[in-house]
Amino acid sequence: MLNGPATTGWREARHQSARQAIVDAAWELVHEEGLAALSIRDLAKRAGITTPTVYAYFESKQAIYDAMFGRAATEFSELMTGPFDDDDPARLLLSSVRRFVEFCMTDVARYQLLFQRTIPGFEPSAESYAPAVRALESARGRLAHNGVTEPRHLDLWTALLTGLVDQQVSNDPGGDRWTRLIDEAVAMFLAHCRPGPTAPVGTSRSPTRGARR
Amino acid sequence: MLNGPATTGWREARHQSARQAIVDAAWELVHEEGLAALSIRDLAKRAGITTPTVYAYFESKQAIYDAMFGRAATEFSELMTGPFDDDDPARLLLSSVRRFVEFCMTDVARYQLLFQRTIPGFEPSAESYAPAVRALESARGRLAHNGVTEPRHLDLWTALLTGLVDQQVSNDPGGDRWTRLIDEAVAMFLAHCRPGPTAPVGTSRSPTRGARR
DNA sequence: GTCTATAGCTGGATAGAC
DNA sequence: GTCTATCCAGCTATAGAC
Repeated sequence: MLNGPATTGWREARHQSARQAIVDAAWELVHEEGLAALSIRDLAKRAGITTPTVYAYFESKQAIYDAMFGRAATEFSELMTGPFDDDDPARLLLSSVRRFVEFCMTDVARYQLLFQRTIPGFEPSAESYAPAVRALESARGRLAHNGVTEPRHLDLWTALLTGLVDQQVSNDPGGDRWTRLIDEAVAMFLAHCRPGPTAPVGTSRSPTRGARR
Repeated sequence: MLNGPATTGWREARHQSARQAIVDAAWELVHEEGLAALSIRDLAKRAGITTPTVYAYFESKQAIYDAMFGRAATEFSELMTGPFDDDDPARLLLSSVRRFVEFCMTDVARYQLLFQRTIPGFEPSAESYAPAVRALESARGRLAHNGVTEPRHLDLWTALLTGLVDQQVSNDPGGDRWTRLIDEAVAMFLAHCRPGPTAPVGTSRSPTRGARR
């Protein structure tokens, strides 16, 4: 704790605080106007400063998106790695899914920024992305506690969950036409992936193409 | 065939032909630059005309997107309602999924326009949207031939498929990390939704909340 | 219908005084 | 760090001659 970036002087603290205030304003605007509609002018106005001042804290618009991504990823990670007051692995898994879906549905813009690639040239930096990886690791752990350890089943898992969320936000925003299928979807998944019946015999291996990694 | 909009005079035919040429150019550009990057200037240049001429054929930029959507939806409908040379319902269903995924993966921009809502203020007109409904109906029929008739299972089906495609295009473009899970996903789905075992006993009904529609 | 020319606006980003 | 003032680029859409 003695060296490293921890020794934040007063100025550095002020600086970070001002940055946070700008990111606050950015999220406000995005919630009102949509993720793609963010402009530096509007952002400055909302934050009570002027355009050049924004550039005193952020190198470019992309840097602002990156800071927004970082906050969203941190929120996501803290939510998904936080404690679950349940001992049964299956129920715990279900709780985690409900948290995930709730997280996505309560803030669609945040969902779009985190999980869809909708901003033209934007790619999150490694630092901003790191928390999201931690959240995925926690999901892997919860699946393992349910006897699901195959890597491809983790992929099937993410596809199933994002598919439910995606259909919900795209085709029934504010409703529950897909979210109410959560329990059934998880049951279907576990019934298929749990160890008991091992891999179904390869009925349709892709022809041609030699070894691939 | 005598009345209605069918009696296309020579001029009307020319007009439609010119419109198609503009939509051609629009798709070319979108494939190169991305869906959101389409601009009327570039479009005119690509089509070998000038900006005002574009407006002689389309009322606005949104109208161009709508025409693009209409073509995409028609392609989608014709592909999915076309003949499948297979008698076994399960294999036919699998073929349809492969067609669907292939359709999405071979043209990501088309997929985004059709299935994601990524253009700011754009909503397809009813006419442009109609073919997509037909395609969904055909999917319902194929599921019914596999004994899957519950409406909520159709929703689960669309969630599963779009989830696979979405993860594939978002996290492994050009690869097959999720598309290779298609067979397994369909097997999982059918095992769960086929009539045999009726609805699993409600293990986790949501507490509180009285009757809801 | 097609052009030249341009209106009218909004965007990201910067110069330079303080 | 914060401001005023502005540059410059891009956009959609239109006016008006031909």
